[in-house]
Amino acid sequence: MARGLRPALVGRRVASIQVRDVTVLQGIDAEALDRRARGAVVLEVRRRGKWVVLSLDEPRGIIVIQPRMTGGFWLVPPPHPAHVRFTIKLVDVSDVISFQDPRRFGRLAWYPDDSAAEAACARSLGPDALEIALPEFAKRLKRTTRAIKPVLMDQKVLAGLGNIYADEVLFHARLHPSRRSDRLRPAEVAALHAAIRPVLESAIAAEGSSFDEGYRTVLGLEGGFLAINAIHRRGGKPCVACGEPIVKTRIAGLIGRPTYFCPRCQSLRRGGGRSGRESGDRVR
DNA sequence: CGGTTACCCTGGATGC
DNA sequence: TGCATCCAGGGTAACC
Repeated sequence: MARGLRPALVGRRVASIQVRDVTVLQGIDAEALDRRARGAVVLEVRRRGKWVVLSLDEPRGIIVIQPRMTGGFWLVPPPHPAHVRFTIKLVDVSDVISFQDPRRFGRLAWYPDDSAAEAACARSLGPDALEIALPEFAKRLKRTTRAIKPVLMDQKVLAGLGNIYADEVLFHARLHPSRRSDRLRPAEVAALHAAIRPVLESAIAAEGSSFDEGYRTVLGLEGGFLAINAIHRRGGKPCVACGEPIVKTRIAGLIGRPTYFCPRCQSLRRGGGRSGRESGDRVR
């Protein structure tokens, strides 16, 4: 999302931000946001975990957007798509950047400067999933007795993995999602850590995960990851490693969120999960 | 305090 | 056809 926005936003001057649904705003009202942003140059578009961070030139502040489940940006000329919560208009650019969010879970917050934004992010987010080193990762998994899947999805533990990519990472590490986080053996923790980067990089290369009418890229294209992934949303289909039917379930600590795993490769029993593949297989 | 659950929302698919 | 139910990318707050 940040990559898609970057060429459209960086170096441009904001003409206005129009908020159509004030429930998207957190800690600032629509008038104040527009007043702050109007005339500001966008210096940088970055991400912090799954959040998008826009920095405006001094002293206009920092905008942090949480897309959550169904939020996304559209770089399109009018007319706007449905469910637009706010729009960003740029000076000398006819296209409008729209933030669309059917379920209205998404949020936009504003902070006066980098340190305030960083402090706010740090309150909710741990180290980035693509940056955390193995020792720190291991230390954080040791701190809790929860099941490993909700731990991987806990943005305070590490930032960047959601329901889809947690399932993929666990599959590639051959770990059952209900294994207790603090009881993973060092080799298992290392396998989990090693799986994160290839899963996320292949997902990014595929432009993310689209299904139904949900997520699209900034240009309105479907992300292709769910056509090439291994486990998530593949219930009943044969495991790519061993052929066993993939199980869809819901696990403790994640009420309401579906979990997919291979009961043979990701066995709860000690010593399970040896058939079919060697560790070090490529992500696919 | 740590872990679990309820809740926030809506459109589309499915079932009766 | 119409109504009810289920489902989904995430995060927070309240509860036990």
